[in-house]
Amino acid sequence: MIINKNPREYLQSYGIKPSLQRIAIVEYLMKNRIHPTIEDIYNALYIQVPTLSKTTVYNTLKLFVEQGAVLALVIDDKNVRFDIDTSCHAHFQCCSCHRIWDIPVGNADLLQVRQIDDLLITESHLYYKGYCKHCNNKMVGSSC
Amino acid sequence: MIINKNPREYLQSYGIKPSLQRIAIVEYLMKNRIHPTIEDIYNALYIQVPTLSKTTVYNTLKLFVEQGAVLALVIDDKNVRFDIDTSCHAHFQCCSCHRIWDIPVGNADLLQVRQIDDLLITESHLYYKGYCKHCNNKMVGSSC
DNA sequence: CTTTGTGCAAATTCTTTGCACCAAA
DNA sequence: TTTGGTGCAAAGAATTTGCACAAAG
Repeated sequence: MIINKNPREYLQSYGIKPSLQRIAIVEYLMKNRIHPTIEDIYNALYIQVPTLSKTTVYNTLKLFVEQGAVLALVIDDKNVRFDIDTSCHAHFQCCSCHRIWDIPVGNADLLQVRQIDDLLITESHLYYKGYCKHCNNKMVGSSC
Repeated sequence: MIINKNPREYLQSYGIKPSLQRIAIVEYLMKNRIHPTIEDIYNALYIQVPTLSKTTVYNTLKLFVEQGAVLALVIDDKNVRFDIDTSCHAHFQCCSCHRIWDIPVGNADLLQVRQIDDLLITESHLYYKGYCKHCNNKMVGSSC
């Protein structure tokens, strides 16, 4: 389970040198499975790593995504979200509170990496939008 | 077939008043099935509608999406794309040239609007990333 | 008239870039 | 030393906002 892995080892298994900042970011992603934005990560960490800069958070997440250690979720048009769980699953985003949940995928036919016509597929993404229980009850109107 | 519909009637069927600008934009979306960005639409139309402003293109697309006349595709982190075909289908984006294709969806189980646990789903999106034939041959390196 | 739509300019937000400094091999 | 990592400030790009004017009923 990713959650139990050692941040340093996790980085090294993806060929990423474990600096202080990188370890802090991976650790944060492992412990906070909320699909955070760059902003979320920065805000959470600059207290314990006071010199941390947003540029470093950007650089680091870009590196992680390139190396396959983290998944970039492009779901809403405001912010990219990040997920350290790279296994096959879908996502749900609430249009009202904008939180994202993991959704297990039973029949994963549609998500297989494969060839369609002339297209070489390297990534598949399935996501849902709607209203979570909390927001659906209060029904704060908001278009997706 | 959407493509053959009259732009004015199409707008009215979604309760949208057909101004000159709105008609021009719908017409463009019907005739150019390339999943254009705001920029694409603006660049294509300001020649024939010289007073057109980008703000109007933003306003108009926002209205269309709210009224369900157009689909907003959030696939890459750079630009939102728009699709006048709101029927059930998936999308493929080439990581190199960034063009988007429609992909027919056979088994659409995963895309049904339904209830998962406490979540009320109102939209489903399935998209693939990879390389199109043209870019795969030239293999211009580029991470998604 | 009154309401709705349009468009300019400015502001805001998110992300990237250039460059200097720091740290590890 | 040399290379790679970090962080500040500035730049860039996409989108939104405020407000005045125009158009339609």
